[in-house]
Amino acid sequence: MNPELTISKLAKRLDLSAHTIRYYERIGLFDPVGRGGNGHRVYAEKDVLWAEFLLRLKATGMPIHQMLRYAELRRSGDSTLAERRELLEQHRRDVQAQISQLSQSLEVLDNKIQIYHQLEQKEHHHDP
Amino acid sequence: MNPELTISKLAKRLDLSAHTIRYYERIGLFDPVGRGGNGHRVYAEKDVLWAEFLLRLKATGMPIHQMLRYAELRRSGDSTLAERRELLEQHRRDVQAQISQLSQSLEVLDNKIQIYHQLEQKEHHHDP
DNA sequence: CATTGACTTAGAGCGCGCTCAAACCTTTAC
DNA sequence: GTAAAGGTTTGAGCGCGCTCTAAGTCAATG
Repeated sequence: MNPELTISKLAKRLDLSAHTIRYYERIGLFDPVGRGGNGHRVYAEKDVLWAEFLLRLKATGMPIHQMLRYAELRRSGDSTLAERRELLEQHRRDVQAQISQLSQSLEVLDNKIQIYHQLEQKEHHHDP
Repeated sequence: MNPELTISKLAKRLDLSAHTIRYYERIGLFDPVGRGGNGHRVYAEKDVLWAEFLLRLKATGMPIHQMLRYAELRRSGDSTLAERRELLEQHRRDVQAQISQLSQSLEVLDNKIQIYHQLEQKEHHHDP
């Protein structure tokens, strides 16, 4: 019923290793998390949501030092709302640019692949 | 009139350092290139085109070992046409997947940014 | 004829983002 | 009571993709 997770459960859910989760906590990306009586980390749903958002940033190419900046602003409370928004807006522009660039490259790839198809046709006619 | 380039001209044109160009040649990505009487590298237009295509692959996230595989296939001649095409087709699918993933993330970012705008509105009403 | 500047090589060093090793502690199962 | 399964810490190591250093060659310039 309660949604608390061990580190290995979280690892499975986020699809990364427990090592990496501890590493992210060490460098200040994930907040220090609750501990059970045995000293083991206990993750609540809010931790999962925060982690998932960070991983979304990572997946879109944000470098760790910038995620770290965002995490620090968040820890500083509501006075940093505008700054956090601006950071995300800048990142939004970066992601847009990535998409444009990839779309262009997709066209280049398609052209190249077409050329290969043509070359392969010619190859097949070599010996009469 | 003739379009031959020194390494520093090529570096400017490709927007990378001469160091990096030599590095790419060393690891087998760029073909060993012509040399002037003084032993300096001399780049012809075909070298530029090949480099630009490789950089396109790099820009779309292809790791160096795979670019290297492609480069080796190319050096092996026409018998590798199909294999090269398949490599590019696989990469095309990867790029498509990247675009989809980024587009999704863009929506998530937009939601988050909207939420920040709302929170900032509320913040501004705090003191009456 | 010495200096400047652009090139050459081999190889060392570096920043990023993990990834793993070692030593140790708990809880559960037999 | 002991072994296995899972967690803890600190700190070292690693793969990638460059990036830079050192020492040297060569060509043109003052």
